[in-house]
Amino acid sequence: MYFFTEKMQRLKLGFPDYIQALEEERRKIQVFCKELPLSFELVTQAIEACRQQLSGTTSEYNLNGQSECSERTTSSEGPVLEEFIPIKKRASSSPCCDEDDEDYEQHSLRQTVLNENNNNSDKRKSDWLRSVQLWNPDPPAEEDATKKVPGMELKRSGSGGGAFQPFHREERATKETETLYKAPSSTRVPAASSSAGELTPEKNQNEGQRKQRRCWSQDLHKRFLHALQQLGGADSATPKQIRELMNVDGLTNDEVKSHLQKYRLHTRRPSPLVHNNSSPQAAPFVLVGNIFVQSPEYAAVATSTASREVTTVTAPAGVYAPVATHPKPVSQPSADSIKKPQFKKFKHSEHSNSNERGHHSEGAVHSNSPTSSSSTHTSASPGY
DNA sequence: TATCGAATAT
DNA sequence: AATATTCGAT
Repeated sequence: MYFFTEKMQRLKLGFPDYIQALEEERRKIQVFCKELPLSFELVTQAIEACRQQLSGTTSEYNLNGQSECSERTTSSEGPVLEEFIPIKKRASSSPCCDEDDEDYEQHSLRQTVLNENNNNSDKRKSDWLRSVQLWNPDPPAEEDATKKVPGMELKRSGSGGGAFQPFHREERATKETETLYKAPSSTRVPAASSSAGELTPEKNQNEGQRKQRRCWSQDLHKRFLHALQQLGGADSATPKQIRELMNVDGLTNDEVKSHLQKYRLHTRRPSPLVHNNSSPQAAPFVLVGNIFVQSPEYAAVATSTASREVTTVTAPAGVYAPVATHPKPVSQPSADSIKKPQFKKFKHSEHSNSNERGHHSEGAVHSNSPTSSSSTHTSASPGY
């Protein structure tokens, strides 16, 4: 108490004024009652003490109003320190310091309701504090990340908050979760898309934001491979056809195209790593006389798991376990679906260029068993 | 115009 | 490394 008196004198304030000042102080820091519980408590105690000093009786500052945060100050002035410990506990239970950020929304609401007359400083607090990352808004369930809205590729432009999103972008890698990603054409929250996303006139303040990255889960990739197989291989298949066969809601041509491009790259060049001149065998085709033949190594790789005698473990290429390119589609999806027979593009390239893998079908090297190919695509796990 | 595939960009 | 976007060609 002495302490207070001294302060007062220094400030040239009377008890009433000092109390008032303290109360104001308290009001100010109330916003931080969560971060500075002790400070809050201290001021509270001070007020209490002063009041007692002033009136000689126990006062209830609580009556004044906003006291949400750790009210129980009622306990007279005992040794302040003793109070500290309990304070923390209390914090979580009091309305003001409701800890569990679990739900900012609800919290907000609650606040709104509770505050009505109070100055909504509390609300504001949560708002800006949030922006400062002291609290993180409940992270979205991982699954959410996985199954984004189908129709529209929602850009994560959203709001400023997005800036910190990276936190959530966790890697929920792997199978289990992945499974749900696939979209038997419906899994993808079609309803949501139709309602919320898509056409909504206003929304999209997307601006130049980039598309949300399409995550190629294993399932998705499986579908991709399957489609590829049906279309007779990566070379004959075109993005659009693939997309149609995959029948995945929300999947776009561009996405497939991109994936296809990557797939093709992986497929043909396992590891473009500095081929030391010692083993230039990386080339899929070798010039013999005036014709190109598939090089053994490449054949091995091409047929993926079927790496027979040629143990050229040429790579982590296995990653993309190329589906053995079938000369003919296993099953034509539907007449219209495939307008162009898988041989539409004959780049007429007998060139030095090493492309046209599609042709090696006739080659003896080609994986002879269709089963191998299918199994391949099943077992092969994309690097994801 | 719609697609494609390669080249870039992020 | 994995996707997205751009660009030129069909």
